[in-house]
Amino acid sequence: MTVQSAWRVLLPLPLPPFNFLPPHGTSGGAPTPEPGCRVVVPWQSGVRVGLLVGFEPLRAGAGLELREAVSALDTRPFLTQAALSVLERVAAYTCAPAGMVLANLLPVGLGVPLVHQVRVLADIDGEVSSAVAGRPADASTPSTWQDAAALPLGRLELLRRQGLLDERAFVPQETVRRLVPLREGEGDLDGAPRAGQRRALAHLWTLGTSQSAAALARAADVSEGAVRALVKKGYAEYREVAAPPAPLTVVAPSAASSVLLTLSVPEGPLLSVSGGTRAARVLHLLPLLRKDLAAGKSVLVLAPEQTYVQEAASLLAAELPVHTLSGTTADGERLRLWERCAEAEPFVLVGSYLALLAPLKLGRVVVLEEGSSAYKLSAGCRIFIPTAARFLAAAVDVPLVLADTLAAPETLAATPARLNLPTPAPRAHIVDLKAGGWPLSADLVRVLRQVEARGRQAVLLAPRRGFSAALCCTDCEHVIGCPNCDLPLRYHRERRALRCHQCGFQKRAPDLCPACGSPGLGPRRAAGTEWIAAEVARVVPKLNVKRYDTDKREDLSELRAGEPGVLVATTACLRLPPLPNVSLVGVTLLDVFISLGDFRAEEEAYRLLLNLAELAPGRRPLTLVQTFAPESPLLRAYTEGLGEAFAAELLERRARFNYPPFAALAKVQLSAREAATAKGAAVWLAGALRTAGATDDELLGPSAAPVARMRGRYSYQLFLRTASERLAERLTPALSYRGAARLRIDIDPRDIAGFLE
DNA sequence: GGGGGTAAGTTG
DNA sequence: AACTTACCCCCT
Repeated sequence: MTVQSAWRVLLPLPLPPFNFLPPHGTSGGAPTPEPGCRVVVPWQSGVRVGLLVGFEPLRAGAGLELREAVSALDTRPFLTQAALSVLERVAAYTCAPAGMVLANLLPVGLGVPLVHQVRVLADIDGEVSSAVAGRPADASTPSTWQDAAALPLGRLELLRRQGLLDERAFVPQETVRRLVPLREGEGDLDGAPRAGQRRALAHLWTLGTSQSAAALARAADVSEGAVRALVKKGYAEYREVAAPPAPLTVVAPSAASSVLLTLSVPEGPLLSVSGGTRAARVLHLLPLLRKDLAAGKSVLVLAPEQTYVQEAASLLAAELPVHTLSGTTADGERLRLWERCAEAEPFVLVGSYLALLAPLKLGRVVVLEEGSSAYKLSAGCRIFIPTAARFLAAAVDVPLVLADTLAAPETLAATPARLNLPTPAPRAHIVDLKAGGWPLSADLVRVLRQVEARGRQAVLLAPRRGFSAALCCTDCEHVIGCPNCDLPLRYHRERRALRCHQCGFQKRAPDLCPACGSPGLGPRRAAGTEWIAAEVARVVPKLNVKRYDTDKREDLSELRAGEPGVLVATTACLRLPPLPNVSLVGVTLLDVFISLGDFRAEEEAYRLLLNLAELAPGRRPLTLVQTFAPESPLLRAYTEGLGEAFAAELLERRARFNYPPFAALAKVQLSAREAATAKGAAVWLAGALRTAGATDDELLGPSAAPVARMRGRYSYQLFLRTASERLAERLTPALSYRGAARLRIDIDPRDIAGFLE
């Protein structure tokens, strides 16, 4: 009896890998695919594409309950061994099912359209066969291949279970309709009047195919009628031909940069690049990347957002072969790019997190803007991409580069080689809002008037979109809240609307207070872009005021052309190309960016201030920051240009408070429609965690989530903070929780609201 | 008895 | 995640 192995197959679903028997044709025909290949497996009443991640030996006679895989889609692995190990490590690290990690991180190849065909094998039950094939049963030959969808409902499952079904699946070749030549010109193309037809036919023969009659007419410089005549006379015809591979987008190199590359770059398995500008940090990597490519190795460069992907790609494209992969890359191009990775010519792949598993022959991994919270996946496995990049670099044993204006304490703790680029001290002015003057302080109004008088530009950062944080009754102080969330509805005056920025609920702003019927409803608390734009228009009426946020992305071409004006925006403006004439950057309320209660909030606010300056590169604009807490260390570090000292201080503080990377942190959230259900589950789980060994030092909570109810669900949360190597053990009871509440685990959470004392 | 909704269980 | 089954409410 032969001992065979089952295929361990991962599907892009929140599930662990499943075992399948190899397809029954395999023993004689197709070779066993390697791990990393895509395979087609039966799934529910159809088939799905999954990833072969390994094999599981089966004892003789075992595995009879397993189903057979249908086929392998690849002959060469679609993912590298390193990528497979990253999947595995991320799954273990985030406590997420591996299939979820696959769904989050593999942006191509598993959703391909499949043709699924079946035929009924020579069988014992004539009725079944005839019902399927639509002809009398033949005991010796299988029925012909037909689309699985043609089977009556439920029949496929039945036949599968009886082992009477042959299945195959393949990716249909994409075709396009093209004009092709059929034969050489003959007598009926002679003569002057038919010169155009002759020319068109000759041209078509040299081209091979043409997209359309119009395209050929244009190319051969003849009338469309001439081409149509060729088709009519049988010299050419339209035919379905294999579609050409999607062309790869060419990255336009950016114009020569003024950045001076003065510092030499240290080498090491881990390199931290800090200070300078975004462009300077990228350009300083050129010598390293050049060397990698010369050695025949490709480089993966990750950026947290689409615009930074484009920016970095353009900077590098001036000297190196570069491709990009991000959310905007079309499916066809992603697939083509994936194939390209394995080809001989090394290149630099600049991409968002979607590029993480690209099957490059890697020589180095670079993470730009390593501290960006955009790297934290907000759903699914919630991995922080720089962490996954660290796993990748370790798996292929290549150097890792982490760059940001302020190095992350996590990076510094790992004692990297360092490249700290000079950052000119900013011209900064801090305004203490405790003295009044909000939303626009007297100082801000004064400098805005200077901007107006000198015909310059200003950028004002607002803490949110809309008019105000809430609509409030002046008589009874009632704040109109969201029916689904414990949050005030944001007031949008322009649209006379109240909106929840969390769940999307929206209604018309009422005229009277819903609580007391008073007509005294008014905007309250922090101003949004709408309010600030209105104030700015009032105090500097001659300036062109533009708004830029999710609600209103105004056309900025006048500002881009250098015309005087003010841009009032949310942090969405950080993704804009720089404006040419900015002399003032104003932060109308820094506090909302710090007081989120996260232990990383200060460093993120520091990065925000430095990133704002990138809207006016090389100009050293005045940065005016309005705040209720002007004495904060981050503002001192910022105004005095002490980034390095600040980074060291942050690291020291992490050590003192036993925070990451000196301890591992996990948030366990329990939510339910009923508050009591969520609370009960959280209390029970806290008990279970303590019983399993969690000490009072390690376990914090349970407590209600900072926003107790969201989207109609109440949440309670627990935090575990413990030595990294002990976290998995401490979390064990949470992993086996089966109860009425929904449980979510977030490893290394970045929104731990109000936690650090 | 069944439409319409939600909750719970299963998928190999 | 996608899908099936179980269950409840309400209505004819």
